[in-house]
Amino acid sequence: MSELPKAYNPKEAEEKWYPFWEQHKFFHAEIKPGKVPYTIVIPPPNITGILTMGHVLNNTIQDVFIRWKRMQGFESLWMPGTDHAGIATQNVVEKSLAKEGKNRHNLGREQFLERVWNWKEQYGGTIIKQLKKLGTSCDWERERFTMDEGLSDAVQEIFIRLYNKGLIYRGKYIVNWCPKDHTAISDDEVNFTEQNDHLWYIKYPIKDLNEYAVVATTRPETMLGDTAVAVNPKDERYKNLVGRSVLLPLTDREIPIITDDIIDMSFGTGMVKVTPAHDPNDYWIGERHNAGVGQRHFMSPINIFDISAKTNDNVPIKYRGLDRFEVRKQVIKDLDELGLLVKIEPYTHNVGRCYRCDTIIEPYLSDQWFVKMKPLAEPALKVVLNGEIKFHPDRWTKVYEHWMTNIRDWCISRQLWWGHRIPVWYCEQLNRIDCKQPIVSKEKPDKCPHCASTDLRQDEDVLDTWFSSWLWPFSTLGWHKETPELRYFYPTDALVTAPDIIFFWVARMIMAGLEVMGDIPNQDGSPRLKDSQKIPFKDVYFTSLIRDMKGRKMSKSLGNSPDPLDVIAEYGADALRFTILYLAPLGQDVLYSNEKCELGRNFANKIWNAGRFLLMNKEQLEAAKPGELKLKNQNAKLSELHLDLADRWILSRLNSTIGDLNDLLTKFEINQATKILYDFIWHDFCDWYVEMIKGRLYGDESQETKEIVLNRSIAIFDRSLKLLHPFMPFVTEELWQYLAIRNADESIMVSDFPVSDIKRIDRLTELEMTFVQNVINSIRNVRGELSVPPSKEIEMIVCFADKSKEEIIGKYRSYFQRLARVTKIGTLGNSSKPKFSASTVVEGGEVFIPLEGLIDIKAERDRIQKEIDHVRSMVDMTEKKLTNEKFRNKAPKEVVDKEIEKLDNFKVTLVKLEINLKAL
RNA sequence: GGGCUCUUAGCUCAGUUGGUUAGAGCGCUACCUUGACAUGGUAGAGGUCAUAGGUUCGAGUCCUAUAGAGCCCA
Repeated sequence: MSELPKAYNPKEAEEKWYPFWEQHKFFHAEIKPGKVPYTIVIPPPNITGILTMGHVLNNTIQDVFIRWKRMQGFESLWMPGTDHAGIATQNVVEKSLAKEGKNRHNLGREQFLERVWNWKEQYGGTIIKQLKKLGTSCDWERERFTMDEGLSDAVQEIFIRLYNKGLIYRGKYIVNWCPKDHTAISDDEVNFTEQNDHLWYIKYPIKDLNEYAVVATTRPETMLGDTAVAVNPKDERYKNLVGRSVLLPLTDREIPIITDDIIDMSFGTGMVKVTPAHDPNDYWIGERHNAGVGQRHFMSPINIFDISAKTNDNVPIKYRGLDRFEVRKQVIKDLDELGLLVKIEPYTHNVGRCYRCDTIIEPYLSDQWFVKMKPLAEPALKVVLNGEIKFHPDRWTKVYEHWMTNIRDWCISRQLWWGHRIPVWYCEQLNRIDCKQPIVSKEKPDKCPHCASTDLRQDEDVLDTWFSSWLWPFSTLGWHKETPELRYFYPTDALVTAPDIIFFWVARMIMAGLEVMGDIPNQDGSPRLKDSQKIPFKDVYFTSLIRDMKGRKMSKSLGNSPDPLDVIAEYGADALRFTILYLAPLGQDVLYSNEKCELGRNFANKIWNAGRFLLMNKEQLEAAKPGELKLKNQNAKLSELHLDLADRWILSRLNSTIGDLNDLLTKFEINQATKILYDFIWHDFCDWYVEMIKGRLYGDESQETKEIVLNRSIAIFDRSLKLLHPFMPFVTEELWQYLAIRNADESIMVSDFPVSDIKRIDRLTELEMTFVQNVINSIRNVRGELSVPPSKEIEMIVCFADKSKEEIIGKYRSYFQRLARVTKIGTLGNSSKPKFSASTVVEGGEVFIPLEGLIDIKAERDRIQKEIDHVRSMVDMTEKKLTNEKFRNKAPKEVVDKEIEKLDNFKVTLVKLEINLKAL
């Protein structure tokens, strides 16, 4: 073996091991009846997307769980795939068409879709390639796409099932319309932003009276589509006007003054215009009114806009063909000239915008398809409230509950071409009255079931992208077919996702799973009866949001989103993974900048060098024994021979770390898990253990002893690498491969995850070690404070009432020699304290360091004084507590005893420090 | 308007059911190129835990209010 480079080279390891893992199919999961499955489905990234820091966090967390469980012996399936992203993808392709001077309409539907598919084949896999750079161990052989044949079939299937159950219906309603994308979007896809705007007060002349009705509105242009003026029935001011009509300015229409309970008397004048075609509230006013007596002709909504929110033929000629903001200007100008504009007030309100293109949403009356949500939401809420699905952090449960109890129907039709075409046909002949019924079918029916006409036309619209995503946990496993995969891997275990899609996606997957999975038998063939067998996952981990250092969301327009690929190139994938996990506590946003990845990079380098140290020593030992390969084939077994304090201690620490790590991961406290690994490897293993075995490796121990010590340290390191592997897959694989001669198909990623051996956890050893560390730290402190150069070797004289402590120091003198550069160790015995000595008090005993000629008396006085001040404040604090009668009476005995013991210790220390100060 | 979260060292953050002398990383200061690592080591400085009350023998931790930051819903 040639010597390892001084610094870890992430690029080399990444390029070597990812293909190795893939070639050996380590990511691939299969149905293994004897094994327990562990499944995660990836939140499918959008095919137009590129990897963001959010993806990095999200997917690293999933990879940690998947790799951890895989090593623990579960049949671990991470199901990957992508989402067709209707609007986003169509937009991208339309933009490229526009560059060629074309648009989708002159291309035609079929050719346009061909073009989108070509685009998808060429660019749609970008994000998947990027995910691989991160080291994600997805089962790529099972990769799915929401427009795959099987998944498309699942979409049609559920549409038909829900339609037949009466849970899907079609109707003309006010929806959120994007005038740019020319499609309806669902309520959840609208973002509200506060906007400084105006409130216009407009006079409508009242017929047969020399009076005016004054209405206040934020949208004066929609007056061209007004069908009424409304007041609150309780409003005394306008009682006498109800039932009269107004002459709608700028038009030749006459509209009634009506009442409705919804009218807020404090808004504006208390009198509002009613535009049923362009305001959701007004729409419902119209509906309520039409249910009453014969005013229907007044209240029929008048749609004044086309699909681009430009005025149509329903407005007077003068105003036709104008954009909604242009027509607003014109209307205001004309009203003003007519003297009908009373005043303009500044007004702040929330304006809805399209989540995709940020265009202001136009409430728009159109024919759309909807899913009835209440019947689906009820069971989906229950399984979360009763804990069959757990949210982490738990507070999202409340948010979920609120939304699920106030849920509204889901508009699922989109006026796009890219997506799953709605499986509905219409008879064009309409020979019979029933012919108006939609014909719901996956395939084009031969003829109209009512009139036998063959003149059938498919619904032009496609379905909301989420209408395929909500099936993801089971459509990817083959639903609606009863596949062995579905029976074995479903329900999945954890879902890891950002909280902003809790309604879009998480809630709907729960609904869908409960709705359809009852038909599929369990793995053993028994019927899937319980909710716990139908739910799509058991735990949902809501990740943090990654923000920049100023706390702003990462966004394209701000240019504050780092490209994870650049970060990987600079710091390494492991560094990025580890850093982001270390920084991202559950449920808390994280402020990120690239420099923070130094944490992970330095840690990877530290581990690398620990491995390098062990391997260099191994090579040296082997070199001393030509012809023998004893060390090379060691299989990481722990020897029971020559167990020193350091060995027993590190084994104790290792095993409690293993136990803690498994607990923390089980509780989804992944960020805490990274911290204990970091502390164990860096501080316990590198700072103390490695330093402590050096004495034995370089000392005059026998070759055999050295081999045992080194082999054991390699075995401990081997286990440490395994613990770390789910977090930092590359550097751990690279080192693990070096630790021993491996077979060609061996990998740390399919090795056994360490199990905590509680017999090794040894409280007494840890106490003993803590004592040794305390003494060493005290000596180092003295050296540092008194500026004793590191090269200067010193002597120490110890004095402990508890003689066993002196024995420990004697027994482990080599540690003090190496770690505190103490050459001679003596006990005070009956002799008097050495003169010209620095002194320190440790666990009730004293350590003297004779420094004749070296000691700076003043510095030592200051040092001891500082110590005295500190201990005295502790004595005061503890005394105060103990003289408090109430504390002594009410606090538990253990707490009081502990305080008493503390006080004694502080007092002993104080006295000793004071004597030593005087003696100087 | 309703709901939720946050405020701890110069910066970014830990702190598990109330009970160690409140911790880490970065940054800073001093020393050290000691046979794994300067992407390192050792030591040090630095905090009245946002503010005001309350509960309690005891509050960073629980309760209330206030201020500020942010998120979700309407």
